[in-house]
Amino acid sequence: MKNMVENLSAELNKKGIKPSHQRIKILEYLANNLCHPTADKILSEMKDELPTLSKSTVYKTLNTFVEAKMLREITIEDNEIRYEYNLDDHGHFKCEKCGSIYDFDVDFEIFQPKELSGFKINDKNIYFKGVCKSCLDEKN
Amino acid sequence: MKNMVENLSAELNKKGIKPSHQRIKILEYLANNLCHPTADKILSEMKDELPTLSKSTVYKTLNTFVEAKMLREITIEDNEIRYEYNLDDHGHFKCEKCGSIYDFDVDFEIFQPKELSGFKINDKNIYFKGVCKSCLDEKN
DNA sequence: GTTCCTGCAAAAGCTTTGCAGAAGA
DNA sequence: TCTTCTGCAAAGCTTTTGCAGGAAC
Repeated sequence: MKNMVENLSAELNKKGIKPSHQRIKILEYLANNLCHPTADKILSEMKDELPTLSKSTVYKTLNTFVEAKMLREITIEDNEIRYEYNLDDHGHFKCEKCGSIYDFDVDFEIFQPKELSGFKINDKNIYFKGVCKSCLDEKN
Repeated sequence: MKNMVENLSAELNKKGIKPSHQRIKILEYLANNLCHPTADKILSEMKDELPTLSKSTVYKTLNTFVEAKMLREITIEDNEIRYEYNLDDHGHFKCEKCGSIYDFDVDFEIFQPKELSGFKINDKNIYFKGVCKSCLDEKN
């Protein structure tokens, strides 16, 4: 765990971001859990470790990381931004019942839409919505 | 144009939605323009024709249409919902420079992610971000 | 006459901003 | 000491809600 913190610290330094206690803890949380939390979720998850952590620090920290391309913003619903540490190409599935987010592999290379020839593409996103297997099973 | 209104009126009746003046005008606007406006954009576009139209009516109307599956909600940015009349499968490209939305064809059938086997998929979305051709050309 | 719609104003929810004090180098 | 970060409170935005008046059948 010590190594983890040092790695994250080094990663932050490399990007020119001061590795404060809060920043390391938030990044550590995202790197360890590989989940897709909202800012609010992160805040409540860290209350035990960082009791004085504030919502504005969480938002500022997340925005800093996104700008530095260390995190990815996920927009599925308009009323919540989710964040994830996994920068590899992949899609997301959101269960409309339980709210869980699932990752799935996507080969974005197959998309070369003729309508977008000559466009500069910076970011590709794909998300599905529906009901996940465990919610479907539960219903029976 | 008379026919258009009658068609839309009939379409609304079929869905059990009372074809009020405002509803017809808003649906007509979306059907004629095949664009991807926000609620605010719709409001300002219609100010000439419907000077007393209110923001809450626009939102309620759009939500009614989405529930009736006559419109599709597009979530690309977390701080704005866009709406479109085109229900066929397709992807969206948003230009980070000028804000324009472009459609492109997508064959969603090719997506059968193994991670989602046993899931019920209700909705598939794909969007790219970048800089469109006309903004790129302009820069030169 | 009844029902449902519209539009104003207020509320709600998430995110951003301003600023004073604190922490760190 | 100087810079930068944190956290509180307030502000900003989009969207939703409550409700009284109004339109339509």
